[in-house]
Amino acid sequence: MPAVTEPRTAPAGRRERPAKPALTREGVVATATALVREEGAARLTMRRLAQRLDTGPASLYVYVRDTAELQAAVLGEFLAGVDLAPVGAAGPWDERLRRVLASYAGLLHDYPGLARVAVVTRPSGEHYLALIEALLALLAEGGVPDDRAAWLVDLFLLVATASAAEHGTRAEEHTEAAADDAVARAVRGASADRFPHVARLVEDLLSGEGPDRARWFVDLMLAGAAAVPRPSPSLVGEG
Amino acid sequence: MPAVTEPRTAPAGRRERPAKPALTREGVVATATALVREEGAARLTMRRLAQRLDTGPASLYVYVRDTAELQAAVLGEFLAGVDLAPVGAAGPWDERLRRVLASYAGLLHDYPGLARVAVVTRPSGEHYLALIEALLALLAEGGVPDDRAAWLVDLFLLVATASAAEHGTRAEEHTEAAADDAVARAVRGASADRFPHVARLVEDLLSGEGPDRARWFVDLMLAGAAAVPRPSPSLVGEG
DNA sequence: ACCTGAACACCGTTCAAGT
DNA sequence: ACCTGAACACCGTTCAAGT
Repeated sequence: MPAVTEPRTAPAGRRERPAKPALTREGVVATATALVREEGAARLTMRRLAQRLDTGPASLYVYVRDTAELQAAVLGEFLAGVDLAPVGAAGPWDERLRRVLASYAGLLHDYPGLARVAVVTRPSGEHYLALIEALLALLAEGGVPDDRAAWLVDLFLLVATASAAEHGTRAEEHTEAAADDAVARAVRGASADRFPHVARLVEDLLSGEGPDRARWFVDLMLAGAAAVPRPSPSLVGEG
Repeated sequence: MPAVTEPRTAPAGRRERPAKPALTREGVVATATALVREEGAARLTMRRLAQRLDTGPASLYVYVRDTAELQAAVLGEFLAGVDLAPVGAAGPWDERLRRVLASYAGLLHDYPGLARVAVVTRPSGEHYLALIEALLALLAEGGVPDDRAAWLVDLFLLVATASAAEHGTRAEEHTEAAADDAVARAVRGASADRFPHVARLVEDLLSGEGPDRARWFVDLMLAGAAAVPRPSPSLVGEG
């Protein structure tokens, strides 16, 4: 073991670490985003983030209100990765819409912890607005009435997010199918007397999670939105 | 302050507390369910549950694998509260279906923490099977093809669960609308140049979370499922 | 005025040791 | 064989005290 030639911290009073950069909100969020990218959302904690930034956790509270706000910011940062190119591309509008949604879903699929956050926390930042704008533009192009389009976008994102959260969690657990097995066992073992429909449809109930199902969901929502008007025009004026 | 006449624990070697009941899996789950009912799902922790049961947290691991399994069990217990009476009642099948779904949604609305658990964890136990069975029975009555019904049930529960989790979380936070304000502010402040559709649809985007929206979602899914067949019959045999 | 060390009040899970 | 005390390795957030 060679002797340590330099102490961990610089000589005495003043320290000159490798340029411990001054903290800013942007820096904090950027480091948090990197942390999630490298280690997953479950590892994004105030304490671990502080460690990366070479401070104590208390210092972070100067830049973010709490964990929820931090997660919203990271989520917003990640949405930069959604491919919005299909909006301006050639081809049928609904096919391009499916591509945008698939890009969003794929992102959350790769970061299941983030999907879990997204179920509960709205992303902050402009990328989220850009995503909504993109979906609204495509729906407008497809002639979906404005009021339905607004709610439909919500439904699209809700379904994509929740699917990713649900599936991602199962995929992470134990040996990939262990937790699912609990449901699978229950469904497969369902008494045909008491649960005849379940027993008859076992395979259909357990199939899916694949892209087939996601695509069917989108098709269904599009067809449904085209067919069903929004509830009574409401008596509320334009406020 | 009167002197304590009896020590907390009985005299010496043998203790005879108020019948500390022998632990069983059922007892643990029942106490956990009561805890959630009284204090909310966020307070369901191994340590707090152990305290209620008058033991140490380590002892619980004899009866449940981990926190996730415990939550699944509690969730399953709660599903006993879903009103399945509409299944056998009179009236149009789709109206009865809406009532069952509304009962499920209402339950999760009252326990937002539980909704958050449900997004990620499948309930264990028979009540969950009973709920699926009920929905499948109603869809069969409505003539929805089997394969679509199976996936549709998943979608129904996904949407109801995720809506409750999302809305419930926002409702819990700060002063009811604080977190929502972050989105609302972003949407309202959206530059009309860069996000024209968002700017035009502000009010529609922010409206909802009400029962109107939930009902529109259900109508949309029903109409969609009636209109869109499941993807190609698939080349896979019956395994 | 701005930042943060240290403390407060918690977590889930494991395992060696007891009965 | 069954149960559990004590420990390990963590959390988020606050606030008095420092610069």
